[in-house]
Amino acid sequence: MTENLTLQMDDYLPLRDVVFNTLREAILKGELKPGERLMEMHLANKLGVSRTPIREAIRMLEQEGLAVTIPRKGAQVAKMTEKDLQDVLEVRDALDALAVTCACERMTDAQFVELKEAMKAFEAATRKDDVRSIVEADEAFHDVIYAAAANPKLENIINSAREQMYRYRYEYVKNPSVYSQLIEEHKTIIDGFERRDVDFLKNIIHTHLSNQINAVREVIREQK
Amino acid sequence: MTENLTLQMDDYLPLRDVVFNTLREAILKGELKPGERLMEMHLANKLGVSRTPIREAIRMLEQEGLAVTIPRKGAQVAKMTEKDLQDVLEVRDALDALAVTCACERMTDAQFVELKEAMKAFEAATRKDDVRSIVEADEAFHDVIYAAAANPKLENIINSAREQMYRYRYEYVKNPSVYSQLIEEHKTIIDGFERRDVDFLKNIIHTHLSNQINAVREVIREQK
DNA sequence: TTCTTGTACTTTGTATTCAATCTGTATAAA
DNA sequence: TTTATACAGATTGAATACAAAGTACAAGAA
Repeated sequence: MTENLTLQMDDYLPLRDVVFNTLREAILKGELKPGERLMEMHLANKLGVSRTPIREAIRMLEQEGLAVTIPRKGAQVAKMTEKDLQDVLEVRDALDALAVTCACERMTDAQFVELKEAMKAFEAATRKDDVRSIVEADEAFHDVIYAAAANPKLENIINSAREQMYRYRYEYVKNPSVYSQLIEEHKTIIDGFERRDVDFLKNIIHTHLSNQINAVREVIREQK
Repeated sequence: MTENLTLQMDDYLPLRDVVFNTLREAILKGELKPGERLMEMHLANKLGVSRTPIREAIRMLEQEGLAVTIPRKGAQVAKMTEKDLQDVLEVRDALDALAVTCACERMTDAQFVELKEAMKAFEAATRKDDVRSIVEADEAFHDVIYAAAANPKLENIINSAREQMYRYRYEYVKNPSVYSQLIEEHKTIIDGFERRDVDFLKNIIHTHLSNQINAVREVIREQK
């Protein structure tokens, strides 16, 4: 064979995917606010592409629950009511319970090490006091658990569920007073996996989620 | 106000949605088989539209998990491995457990009546021995439960999970020997709601799902 | 004033066009 | 025979063009 010149493979994504990722990020970070219109021409100009990939990206966002489109009127960033939030959390609670159950059975030693490292990384991130990296470190921590559950379908579904609330969560994490609580919870979770105590873990995860709901609820109230 | 003349509202859907529904149905009914290529031009000609709405519909199918596309190679109907099926069922088990829990708390009397009627309709459908209407009646029965859970987000997620396996389920339901068992299970479910016995219900639902897994597994094995 | 109606403008829906990539086959070289 | 190369046709990716609604605002009627 000729030697391989390990190419880009990155700029090689179809534009629709690039656009999709860009918009998704923007929505989750709050740069595109709930209710904001997604006008095709506008976005196309801004991103320097034609309307075609924009439209395809919007169809994808729609299916992910991040955008809503009304035929012949256009798309907008999805809004969430308090009820929606409540509903999503109810679902996440059930799915996370499943995830820890599976993970408890299936987590490898290597993954357990990874989990401990993810916790350390999270602590480090809170010290840097940069919201973006804190959120990412928190996601990474939970990603390890989801991966350990060894159920890609579950992972998918959980991801789409958490996406729906993550853009509200940014506000929550902005408040430094919750850092120590989060760190504590993460430690407790590691402890639970150490002992492979499923019921204990389900409980913590439940608290972990409940703690968020009130904070997020505040944010949603303001959005009106 | 002037009197309302409850209009069409049906032929008024954008083509992408018409195409999406058409393809979705075809995939679920098995007219488009797992692994089959979804060629844009071909579908466009067949449905008498241009490639644009076809492409958008494919993006939607993709996000629903019914199609998979490889950049620059095109889309195909998603295949499922046995592992995938196992994974989806694991998730559905958890979600259905949540659904009956919520439904048990929240089901109105009217909905309970609806549920009993749905059961009768299912029995009637099995006597007609028409697979299509049996499957539909079964879905309708479970829809009543999901609606009673009063959590639209949950409903959404469950729907996408069951969609992924329904095309394999057709084969299962084709076998008349399972009719009586299904009828029996439905009766037991009604009984559970009558007594509002959550744990009992979770159990039946679990059996109800497990019964399907083996049959579906057969079908998937054949697909190779 | 308040409600229509008309019209220009914006935006979405769909088709068409052109470019890039992939696939398969046939031919040539080893 | 096997491997490489080249080329043609098929197919996807993206841009552009045109058609159909939808929106907003101004002028005129009630």
